[in-house]
Amino acid sequence: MIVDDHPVFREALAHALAAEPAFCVVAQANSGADAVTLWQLHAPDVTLMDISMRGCDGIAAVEQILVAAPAARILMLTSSASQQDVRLALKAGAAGYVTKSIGFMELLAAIRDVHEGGRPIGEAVADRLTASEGGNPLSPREMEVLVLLQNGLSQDEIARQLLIADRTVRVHVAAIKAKLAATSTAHCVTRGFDLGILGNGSSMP
Amino acid sequence: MIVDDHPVFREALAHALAAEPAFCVVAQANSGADAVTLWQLHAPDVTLMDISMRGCDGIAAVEQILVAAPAARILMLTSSASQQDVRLALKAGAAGYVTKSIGFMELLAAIRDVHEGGRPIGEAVADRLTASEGGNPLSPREMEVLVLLQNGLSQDEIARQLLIADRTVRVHVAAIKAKLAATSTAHCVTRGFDLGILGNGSSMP
DNA sequence: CCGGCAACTGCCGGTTTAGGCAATAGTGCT
DNA sequence: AGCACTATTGCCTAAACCGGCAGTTGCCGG
Repeated sequence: MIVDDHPVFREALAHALAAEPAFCVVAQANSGADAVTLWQLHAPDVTLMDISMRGCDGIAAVEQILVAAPAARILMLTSSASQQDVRLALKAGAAGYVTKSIGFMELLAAIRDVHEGGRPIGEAVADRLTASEGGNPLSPREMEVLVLLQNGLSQDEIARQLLIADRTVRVHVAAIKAKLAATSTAHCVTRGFDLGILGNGSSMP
Repeated sequence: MIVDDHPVFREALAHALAAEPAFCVVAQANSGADAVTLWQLHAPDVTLMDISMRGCDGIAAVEQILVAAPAARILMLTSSASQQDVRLALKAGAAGYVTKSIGFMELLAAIRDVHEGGRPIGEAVADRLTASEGGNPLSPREMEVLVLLQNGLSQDEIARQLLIADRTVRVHVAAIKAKLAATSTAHCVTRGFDLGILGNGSSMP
């Protein structure tokens, strides 16, 4: 089963997979919610799951599927290799994680691997995880602050929201700016998007 | 020719296109730079071009290809439908613009359209563009300021960049905040993303 | 020609953000 | 126990930001 919110990608991939012997696409889902439903119906051997979809619920979908079927084998196939995503996905129970920067043949190998009980981690992903040395996974608290910042709260409001002193917020903001190599709070949001650690805020038009 | 920095997508799409009669993929490029070179070699009838690639040079590639071959027909095929991207792409001379949220058959239709001299604009894209009439209240100058804000410049730096007084920048920022219903500069960036009037900044990780 | 609008600028004062220095406390690993 | 890291807070100063009032262009449509 293929889960991705880009029909062209999904259909093209289904087409290419169908042409491979021993591969068969039994279902396609356009969102995490659909994925959960369709999984129940088809119980595919392996599920290819994107993360950044409407509502960013790829990871939630993994959790929900695994609640109903702990033996389900899910291979994350996404464009982002942000540590946040990788950690969350693997924690949610995904069997493997590869990015779209791999080739088609490598994808076939990864799918076979997952099917046989392996836990393939793409090269780019592994690099990110290990070389996360110079990278910048914000601490949980810093992430909270960043999200509130993203939603337009002032430092005072953030302080009240988190029940901490405004001075503490300043320290977090400074840490965020340093870790994201940003030069202003607005830039923090931009960098957050760039690095894939920020998804859509709460407010949509 | 297909230009995209995701090999899986490229190869799967090439596979699916090759299966269609009357379609033939003569080349694939992994970046805008490669695209320019490969175009000279193969002179494809139609080029499918992504935007957000390493260095975000999809639009630059369009420009460069069209300098050498003004008759080249290029169809943007990307995930983002932000007005920024669409405007820049069409201004650079792209023949059409569709997002990856279209289906495979629609893509085939768009490619045929481009080949026959049409200028297909995806539904989602058109929506964004028309909705921009009443949806993007920002004046050109305000857009400039917003983009610089997004890139982390301080108001003083923006003033120097645009050769205007810092006081003027403040007026623009105030107007942006009012028009986007944002409560801080950071929120302006968030809202800009939400409303689709902001695309990726210049800095990619 | 005039009113409306975008862009531009100065003055003035108040609010917010920023950051160096210093210190306390809890967690987890060695 | 000792070290590293995160989170927390205070004090104090400097820099940046904010917004109301006031005024000048320049362009466009009525």
